Amino acid sequence: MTRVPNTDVREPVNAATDTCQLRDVLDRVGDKWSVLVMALLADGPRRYSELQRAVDGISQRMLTLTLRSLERDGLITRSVTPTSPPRVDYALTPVGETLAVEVSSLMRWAEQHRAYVANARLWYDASNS
Amino acid sequence: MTRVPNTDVREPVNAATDTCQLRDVLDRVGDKWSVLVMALLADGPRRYSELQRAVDGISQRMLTLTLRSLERDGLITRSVTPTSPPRVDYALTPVGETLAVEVSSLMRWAEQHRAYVANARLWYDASNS
DNA sequence: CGGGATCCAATGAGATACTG
DNA sequence: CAGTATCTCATTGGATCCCG
Repeated sequence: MTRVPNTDVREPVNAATDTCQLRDVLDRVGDKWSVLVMALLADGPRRYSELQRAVDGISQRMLTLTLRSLERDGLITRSVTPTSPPRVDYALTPVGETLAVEVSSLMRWAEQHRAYVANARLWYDASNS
Repeated sequence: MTRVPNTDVREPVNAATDTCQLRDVLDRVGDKWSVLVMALLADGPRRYSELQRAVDGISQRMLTLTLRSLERDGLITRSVTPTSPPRVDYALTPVGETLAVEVSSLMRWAEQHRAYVANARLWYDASNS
């Protein structure tokens, strides 16, 4: 992803600068599981096993990777209670909550335009039979 | 993606219903190229070659696939001017513009919290040296 | 110019088994 | 319970060549 100074006259929406800044967030939001986990945590802290049951369909591997990644980005916290058996709780950080707000905004868009998109697809597929 | 009625007592944020409705949008937004293309088109119609130069880094294959997919979902239009050489313009549909608004909202979030995330990563990586 | 078709490498992600 | 490790397969995506 080497980026070169934009020398185009009609600056193309400064793809060069915006792209790099966006990539991190988009990879986060675009990740199939990250947003689902964040949506769950938006309602309050959850344990590892709670998340695994709630997300339903996620593998242990992916849940762990997703949580690690979110934690690394400072979007969630991981708190261990060293009882036996151990207990681990995950929760959104303040910044994580602000992203969750954006995500829920996207969710509303999805609900409102779901039918439109579904219809557009039927139309398109029919046209290119 | 088989989904089963949720029988859990403490309904887990209805992952079952929300998930399916979300998936389409998230796959769209999460797609590395779709959002970049939409961001460019938010400033007005663009030709195929303009997009390819502007996005910079995208291959012909992916640009074509991205455009087809966006068109299929009714988010952009494709208009051919049968001159020689041919000219093809892409533009956002009204619904596409509403999604572009959401995306630009995400872009603002990215700008505002970019430093935070970068810092969090350095921190995390340092802790787990 | 605006693609379509094909081949191939990299990544993503599920299944399974094992551990403190 | 809350993971880690490995193996494997499916998908993504770049490179290349070709066409109307």
